[in-house]
Amino acid sequence: MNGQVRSFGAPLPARPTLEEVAKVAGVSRATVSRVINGSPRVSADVLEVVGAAIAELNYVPNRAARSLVARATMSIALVVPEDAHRFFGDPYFADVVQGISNRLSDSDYVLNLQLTHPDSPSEKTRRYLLGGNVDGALVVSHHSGDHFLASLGRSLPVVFGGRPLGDLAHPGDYYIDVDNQRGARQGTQHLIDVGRKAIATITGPSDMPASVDREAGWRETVLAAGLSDARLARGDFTEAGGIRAALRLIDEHPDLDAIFVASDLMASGVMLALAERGLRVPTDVAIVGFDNSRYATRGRVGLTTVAQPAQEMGRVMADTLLRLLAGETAPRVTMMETHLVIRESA
Amino acid sequence: MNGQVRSFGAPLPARPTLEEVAKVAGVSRATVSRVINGSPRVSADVLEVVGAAIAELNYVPNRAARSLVARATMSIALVVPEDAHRFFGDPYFADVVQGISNRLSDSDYVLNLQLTHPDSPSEKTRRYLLGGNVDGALVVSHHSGDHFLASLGRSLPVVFGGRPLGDLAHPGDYYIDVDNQRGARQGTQHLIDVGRKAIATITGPSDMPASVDREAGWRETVLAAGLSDARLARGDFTEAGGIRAALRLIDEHPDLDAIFVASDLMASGVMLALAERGLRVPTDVAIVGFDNSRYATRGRVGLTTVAQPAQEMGRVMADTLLRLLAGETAPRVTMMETHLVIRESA
DNA sequence: TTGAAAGCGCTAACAT
DNA sequence: ATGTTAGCGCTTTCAA
Repeated sequence: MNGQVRSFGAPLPARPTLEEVAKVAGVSRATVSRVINGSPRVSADVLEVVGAAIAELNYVPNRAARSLVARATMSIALVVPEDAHRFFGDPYFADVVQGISNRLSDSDYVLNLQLTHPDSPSEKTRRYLLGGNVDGALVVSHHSGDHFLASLGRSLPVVFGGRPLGDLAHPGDYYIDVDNQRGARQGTQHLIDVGRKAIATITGPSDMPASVDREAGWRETVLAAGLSDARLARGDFTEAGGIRAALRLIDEHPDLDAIFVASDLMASGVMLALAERGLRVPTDVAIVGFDNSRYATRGRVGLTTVAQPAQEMGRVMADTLLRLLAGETAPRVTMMETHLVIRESA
Repeated sequence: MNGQVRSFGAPLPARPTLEEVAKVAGVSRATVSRVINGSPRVSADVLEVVGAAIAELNYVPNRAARSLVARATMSIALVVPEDAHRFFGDPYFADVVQGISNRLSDSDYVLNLQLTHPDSPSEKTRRYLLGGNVDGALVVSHHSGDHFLASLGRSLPVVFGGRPLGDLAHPGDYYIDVDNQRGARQGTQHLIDVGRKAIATITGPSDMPASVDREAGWRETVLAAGLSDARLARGDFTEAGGIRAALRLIDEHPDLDAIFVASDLMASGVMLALAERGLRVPTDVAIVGFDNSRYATRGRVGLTTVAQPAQEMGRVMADTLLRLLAGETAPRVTMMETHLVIRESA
């Protein structure tokens, strides 16, 4: 230790082993093991003595040794097949991850973060996931077009956040989702209810189920009301994409009086674009977003939006996987409720 | 497998062990181990035979067994003592984490995500970090006021993103940072150079070194130019906080003609607030931000900002920790360069 | 250059 | 209720 470097080669106090605890407590290793694992087959006094020894030595079981015999790693992969900015930039994911993390902190599992390329996870990630390094995986992304991930469920318990894309999905996939189509209907219907007639939509990429479903919900609703479904632009679930899509929409359909936008983040961009063109919200154009994220309350005018319980979805994802890992039953599909949150934009 | 649940109790093809590889290759386990670990003490033909066997069986070493004997977990904690929204909402962190992840994907280490409460990590996190479950830790946060984390470096190799707060810091801490004070001088000086006289600042919480240093850099520069350092408001590194601080500033100092804002995210809020009050950027008020994140190019007018190499900082954090874990020397402090990126706002 | 054997720290039969 | 024993899959002396 010379002021410039510090050696960790020989960690200060070597961690005590179960054997040492046994010695101090004057019992066998098996007994200590039983105490640690909460076996009912231990007498009260032994439990006390062992407990004292554990506390005294500050004993913590060795995960590796435990994993080796238990044939379980006690860790779960959080797979993020998404560009880091896209992922971090969307509050929806923040909530999902928070929910996952919360649920997991009550368990013995830890979360391994695997940031991967959207279209093809690295060789290292594949080997990692398939090499028995995790007991299960959680896949969070809007984007589920990858074959590897789609088939991952065949080798490992996997729970997806959002329905995996149809034709790639393994029929046995577990996923948590909201009824995006129904949510879109709620949002679009509200625009109709407040008297709008020329209702456009800005949707997401066509390879994402959430996009497709929200678009379908919008279309269904406008058509059912005898309105046109011609006013559509495709965004990419980013704010900048929302701006571009809105500008395109305004240019092509100057008559529009409302836009149902497939995410709050994009809606935030739409607001910017409308301001740019001197259009007022909601007077000239009414807006409904999707997510009820912090972007909904960011701007001057609050965003009316279709709320989805993102954090709860994360919690349920983790919970579902934990059930599976415990050998319990879990529903393949868990649909959560959306509801409309009305603010000033529509 | 009844359509509703699926059993993973008995994973399909049991993973091959080193022993089986040895059998197939007709050598001893020790030899296979040598091949796997790239020992030079293996003949060319044995190497080939073993390689073939490994490929044939699709063998992947068992991490737990390896960890057990190597007394290393081969995993690193990514500790995030920050509210999830704060963390995910700031592109700075996205870059840092991306950099960390990139560096780690070239290594054998995996990243364990530990989302913890800003002021006091949970008991579980503490036990986890101190219980020998990771070989080292990376702490990313603007906020380093916690004693536990500050002292973590005593028990474990730890690398901080950003200088830990002075009085709490262990003198042996490793950290990666930029010279925030110098960056703030660059930004503020630019405002002076373009002719501004009434230069305000919006800084961050006073318990964050980055805030304190950026504020000091601003003050130093305005005072050196014979200008006033009276125009100051404190934000919280969020966009909403930027809005509030800007409104306060405008009300108290209606004469201001420039603001140096301690982060792009807050600067984005400032832009919103100025628009609200009908003030034009840069005509009425010039703005300089800090980070050069995507928020700098989000609005109508591009933000002039002090760039810091966030992704590179993450990469270096990981690299430093990896060095330490390899028993190599690493600099305790790595300072990276900031530079001014001039756009339209100033 | 290769193999035999010991053991990392823990759990799980099997005895008692 | 508790102890004894046998490994989990790997690396690593030590011999050959």
